[in-house]
Amino acid sequence: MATPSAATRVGSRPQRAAPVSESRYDRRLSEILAHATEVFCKKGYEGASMRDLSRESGMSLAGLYYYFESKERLLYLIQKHTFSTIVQRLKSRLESVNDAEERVRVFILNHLEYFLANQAAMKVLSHEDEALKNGFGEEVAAIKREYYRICVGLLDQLKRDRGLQFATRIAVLSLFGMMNWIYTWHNPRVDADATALAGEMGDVFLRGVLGGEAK
Amino acid sequence: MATPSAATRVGSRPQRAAPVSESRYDRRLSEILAHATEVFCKKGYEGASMRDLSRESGMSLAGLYYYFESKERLLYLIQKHTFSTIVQRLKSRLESVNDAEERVRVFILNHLEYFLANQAAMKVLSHEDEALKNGFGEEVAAIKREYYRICVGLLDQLKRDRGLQFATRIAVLSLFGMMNWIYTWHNPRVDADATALAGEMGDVFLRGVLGGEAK
DNA sequence: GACTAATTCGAACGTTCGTTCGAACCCAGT
DNA sequence: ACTGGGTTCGAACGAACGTTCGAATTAGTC
Repeated sequence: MATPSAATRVGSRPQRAAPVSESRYDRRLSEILAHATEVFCKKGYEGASMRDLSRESGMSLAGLYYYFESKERLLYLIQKHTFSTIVQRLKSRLESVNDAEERVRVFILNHLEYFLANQAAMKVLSHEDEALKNGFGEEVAAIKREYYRICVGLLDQLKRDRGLQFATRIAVLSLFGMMNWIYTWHNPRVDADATALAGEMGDVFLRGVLGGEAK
Repeated sequence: MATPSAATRVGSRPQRAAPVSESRYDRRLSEILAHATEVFCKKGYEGASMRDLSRESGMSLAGLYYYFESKERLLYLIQKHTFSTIVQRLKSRLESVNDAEERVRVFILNHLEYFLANQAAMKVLSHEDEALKNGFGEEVAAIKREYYRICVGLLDQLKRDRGLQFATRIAVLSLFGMMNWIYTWHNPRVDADATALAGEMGDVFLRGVLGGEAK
């Protein structure tokens, strides 16, 4: 390798974890990820070329490869970061809420708030679902599975507390559908904000499942 | 043009509309569209190369261009045909149903039945939403708008008949989200069939909106 | 079997793709 | 002023892309 220092850095945190301020490297990488997210959102993963990313981020084509070793790895970094953040925020919010119905509402609000605030990132996450090949995709898929399981847990809790009866899997996936489809239609100039949307979707969904008494 | 006859054929029905049996040309084109749909579904529009399509359909790379003039036009043909069919079936089914709630259920069932029976085609339709550039996409977008308006009409009728109050736009788009998201999770070996799914989704959605009395 | 038109194909076109390489640049510590 | 490592770049690589063209093959009619 001609640039061993680069090779050791790519894909791993800097050796020292201590310093409070991000290193120059970390800051630059974040900027590139942000620009790349926009481009992937606009043109799709396959449709966006490395030259597009170069133009948008203001860095030369070759320069990009100092920060990640391949286009696929770049998509992985974006997806991993985005998804980890949303799961982490959700866990922190859920800690302070006990009522089963309220917890479901927190889930919806957390999802929609992050979705609308980081619309480009979430579109890339939703839309480029199967773009990562063997190994690369596995880790993202694991986070996704965890997120899904959390939602299943919330609905099962609701079912137990209220003695309801409905198919949890279908309910969860319907809820994800309602929320994730937003990236195809939400227009910030026409549509309400996250709080209002979360309220309306929460109303529809919760009335829907709460009505499911034992038949 | 070296092959004017081909040029006149591409993209337009054969001159005579009379004969009952499809021409050899029409039959072959349908086969190619079917194979191309599978490939687009598996690898995405941008990710699928003309050489992939050639391999899958058993026709030479150059041979494909006898049936359509560009890759983009091919995607257009697939989307147009798929979407037209689903709208047409819906209209025919709605003719015999009058009750507002039942009409919404017919809408859901029609959508899910076609979705699951032609999963690949519907995934291409949902996923490659913005792939068609200026002009090409406009016609497909128009059909989509019509389909959307039909659903808005059904829900408005329901609101009027039952004196309900909810945001139609959000309700419609939530319903589309529930239904269209299926392509990301449905597994025919695990999940129920279209009729059962339409029943469950219809229950959740209709209880959700029917609970929306005037506040 | 010969003639014509419809259909198919091999081979190549020019372009763009993701990636690599070595040289240059910048800047802190001396 | 000099050095050395972290950072950036221009130029190029081979491969794959969508598309074209003229010749070859096939199917249909006499």
